[in-house]
Formats: sequence, structure tokens, C-alpha cells
Amino acid sequence: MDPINFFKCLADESRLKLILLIQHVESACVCDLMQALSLDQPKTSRSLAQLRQCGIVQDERRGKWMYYSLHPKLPEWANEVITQTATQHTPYIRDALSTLIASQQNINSCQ
Amino acid sequence: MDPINFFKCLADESRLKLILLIQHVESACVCDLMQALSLDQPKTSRSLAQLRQCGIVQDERRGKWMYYSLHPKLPEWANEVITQTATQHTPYIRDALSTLIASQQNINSCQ
DNA sequence: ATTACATATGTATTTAAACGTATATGTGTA
DNA sequence: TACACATATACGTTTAAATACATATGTAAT
Repeated sequence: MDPINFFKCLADESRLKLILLIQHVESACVCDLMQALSLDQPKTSRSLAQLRQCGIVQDERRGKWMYYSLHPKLPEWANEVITQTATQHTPYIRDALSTLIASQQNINSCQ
Repeated sequence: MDPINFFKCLADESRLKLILLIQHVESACVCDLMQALSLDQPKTSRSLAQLRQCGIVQDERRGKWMYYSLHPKLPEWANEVITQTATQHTPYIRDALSTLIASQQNINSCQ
């Protein structure tokens, strides 16, 4: 994991919020994430792709949906950076996070 | 300290190395830093200015020289991010760090 | 096989960041 | 006051990143 590339990923509002959301909920599908952050579909997908290429997240297909989670092989220092950022910036994603959790609990989510 | 801006600062090789060097030696002047990293003067100065504006470093004039150190009011989470990065990336700055330490010990430094 | 839906990618354009060069500021010294 | 040195900033140019819109892929259901 190249530190420059890693920090570039965190240096963008959409990507940083995606990371923080994903680390809070363990795993989330693209449609729920784009809704929670009010992002359009290509932007969400591209942002997640960049995080995936960098090794920050992994994806997993379940039927039509792609689920993203933090990459299990994320180096400890990177994990620590994300955790520190998450604990200090909960307000920063509060609304998005409750939207996300709500739609995950909704059985009609991603209909 | 805005996290996006903070991570933008870390997302550049010169700036990240400057931070890691400064963190290791407590305080360093611009001429020693530019030498250690083989950067030209305007680039070094600009990079440090950006770190200063973001609140990551502080500067202090001593005669003709400007000395930079980590900002004492750096939030704990940011400090932790820098520390984690530093401990995991010592090889990344090893050569520059020994050059820097050598020129700091040299009485003719910054002549 | 066709259609609908979820997600990914291509491409052209806009926007922002980095860079190089020149110049300005600020300090110590002759 | 004039000069040399250390550092900072201005400005035009290049390079890279972000964005919008269109289209492609891949899956499930009819």
C-alpha cells in the first residue's frame, strides 16, 4: 500500500465519506451508498473503483448488487489511520450514516 | 483541521516527506530540508507554506533562517495519523533523514 | 430472447494542482 | 546605504484529477 496513493484516496470528500460509511456498517451496496451520500451513479461507482484499486475496499457480488467492505488485508497502519479519522469525524457523516442504516434495514432496499 | 485538506497535504511526495522529516527531527530550517530532499527552493517553500496554512506545521524565524516544526496544536487524531505513517515508512525517508541529521550537526550548515 | 435493473467504464470537457522561472521581502553585514 | 543570503510569493504553463453524459456489461425475471 503506497502511502501517497492511500492519502490521495482520503483527500476527496466523496471517497472519504464512502470509506467512513463502509467502515461503520461493515458492508454496503452501491445503491445504498449513493443514496446516503446523494451522489450520482457513475461518480459513486468510480470512487469505489478507485478505493478498490488502491486496496482500501473489496467488492463482492450478491445477485444484481455489488457489496463493498473494507479490505481484510488492509495494513495495520492504514487501518489505524481510518479508525482515527472515523472516531474524530462522526458528525461529518452522521446524516449519511443514519440514511444508510435505515435503508439497510428496509426490506425493500435496492428493490 | 479539515480532514480533506489535511489528507491532501499528505497526498504528495514532497509534502509527506517534509512532514515525516520534521516529525523526526523536531525542527529544521528550509535550506536543510531542501537539501535533504533534493528539492528546489520555491518548491520547498511552497510545500511548507501549504502545510503551514493547513495547520500541520508552524514556522519560527531565527535570523535569516526559518525553522519549521510540527504544530503544537495539531489535533490528536492528526498527530496519530502522522505517527502511524512515520513508524511504518521509515525506509521511505531513510536517506533524506540521515542527510538532514548530518547537516544539522554540521556547524557550517546553512552558511 | 427480450427487458429491466444494478453497476462499470469510455470519452470529452472542465477544474484544480503542480511546476518553472522570475521577482519580491526580510535579515544580517560591510 | 548597499550588498549578499534565505525564504516567500507572483504568474504563466503544464499536468493531473474531477465531472457529466453516454454507453457497455452483467444478472435476474418474464
